[in-house]
Amino acid sequence: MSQVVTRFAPSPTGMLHIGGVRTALFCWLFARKHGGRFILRIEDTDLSRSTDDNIRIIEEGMAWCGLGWDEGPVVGDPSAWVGPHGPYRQMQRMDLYRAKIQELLDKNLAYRCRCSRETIDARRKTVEAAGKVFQYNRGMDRGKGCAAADHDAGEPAAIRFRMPEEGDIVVPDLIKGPTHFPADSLDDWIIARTGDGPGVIGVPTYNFCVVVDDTQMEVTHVIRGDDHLNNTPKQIPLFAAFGTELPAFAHVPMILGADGAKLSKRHGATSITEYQAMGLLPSAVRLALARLSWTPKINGHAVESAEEELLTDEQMIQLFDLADCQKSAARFDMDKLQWLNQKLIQRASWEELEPHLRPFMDKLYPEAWAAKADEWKAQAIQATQKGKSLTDMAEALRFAFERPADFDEKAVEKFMTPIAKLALREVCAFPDYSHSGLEAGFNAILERHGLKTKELAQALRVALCGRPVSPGIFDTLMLVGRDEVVARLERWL
RNA sequence: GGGGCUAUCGUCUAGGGGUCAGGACACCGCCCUUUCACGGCGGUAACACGGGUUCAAAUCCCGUUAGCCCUACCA
Repeated sequence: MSQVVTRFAPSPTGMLHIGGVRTALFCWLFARKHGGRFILRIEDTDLSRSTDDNIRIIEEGMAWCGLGWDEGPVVGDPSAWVGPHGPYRQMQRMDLYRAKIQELLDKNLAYRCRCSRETIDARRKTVEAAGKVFQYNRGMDRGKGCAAADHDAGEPAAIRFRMPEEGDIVVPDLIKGPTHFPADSLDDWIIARTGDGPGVIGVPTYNFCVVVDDTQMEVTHVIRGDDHLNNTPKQIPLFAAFGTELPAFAHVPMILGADGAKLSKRHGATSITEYQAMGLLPSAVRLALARLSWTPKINGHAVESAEEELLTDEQMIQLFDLADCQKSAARFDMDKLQWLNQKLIQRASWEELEPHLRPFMDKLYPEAWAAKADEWKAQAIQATQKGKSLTDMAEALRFAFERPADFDEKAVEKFMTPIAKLALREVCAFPDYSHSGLEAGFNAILERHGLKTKELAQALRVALCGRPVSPGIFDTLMLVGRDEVVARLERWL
């Protein structure tokens, strides 16, 4: 086979949906695995809902997820693209579509249809009254429409494609297996809407554009949501009409909400932007999404430990196989995503984490984070790397940037004992703020006063942070810094 | 209504004739511990239903039920 080519073809009619990202991820993994190309194509033929803003949201969402495309639009420039098959926005490809439609018309593989909405509705009523299913130019409706009319181009008309009437259309799906559709369950469908005037070919429809694009872009593997499985038998005869080889198809299962219904707003976050804002690592989102409906086989066995769950991108690419994909829909599990996120945060180096954490720090403590030295940042990150999310980490570092606004009353009562305050006074005198220096001084105080570690540590936390929760006590002291520690302790002495 | 897809712990799944039906997340318990966490150990928990085929069915076949998708001059 020639080089593998996959594509992700979203409609810019809203946010970038998490289900779309998963489909894109599968396309991306498959292309990467086989050393192929991954195309981003914008399906914007729905003029009323498509916007440039939505296109930018898609591009930025893809980029954040680390799903780079080899061919497709250039971010922020509607008229530019990269790749030999452009443009990659369908509305910029009208000339191609019209030429292809004319080709079909010339070969009598398609025909002009002047049936109005009203006449079709009337015919539909007749058929349904007889207890049958209405299909254009099929069954009782055969010969009632324009299939044999041979309309010239003199009046505005839609264009219908002549579909086979007998036998089965078989979709050779890589995930679902061969799927048979009786030809008589399909009818002559519209490939181009009614044009603006006589002889004008209107805006072509989705199922038509997809075939033209996938052919022209030399797509070898059509990997898409399984809501498109039923569209495929419409498209297959079109490939035949163009005399082009059929690509391979793989219809991946949908992602459902926790209640098993189609994932929608009421389940919480559905757009990739929201996941970004939650403080998730893109690598965690990739892994969580990939593992929905895909179980990698490592040396022939499925993932069988927590350790093996934590796949790197390289491992995912190497292991990815459509044969290991589930046929059924999967429910989205936020708990699992968060666990993955936590694990990935834990094992990342502070340098890897810093660029992802930075936006959250900048938002919470404007200017302050950037002003810190690398050494300080490293310690801050390492001290909070147990968090479930970047937002947790940012929040856990509040004590390092702000004096406590108030104090946890119960904690004050419990830990701010007279003897603890005596010990705090001595903490003020610590000269050495290295880890070992702090430890030595700390232990000396404990010994002198007969205090337990907990008693001093908690008293310090309350004094420094306002609450009995913070990173390790030496980290806490070091991050606050000597002068500020002394200042915050002052009011308790 | 017609056509299509799907069905194993709460969730993601392994297992494709003989398994104590395995793992991960979540949950519960214990341990560790300077707080919160992390970590370690252990536990609860599933083959949708009904018929076949077979010595033997979660596994193969047929139904049923349920969910989802398509059935637009939306994508």
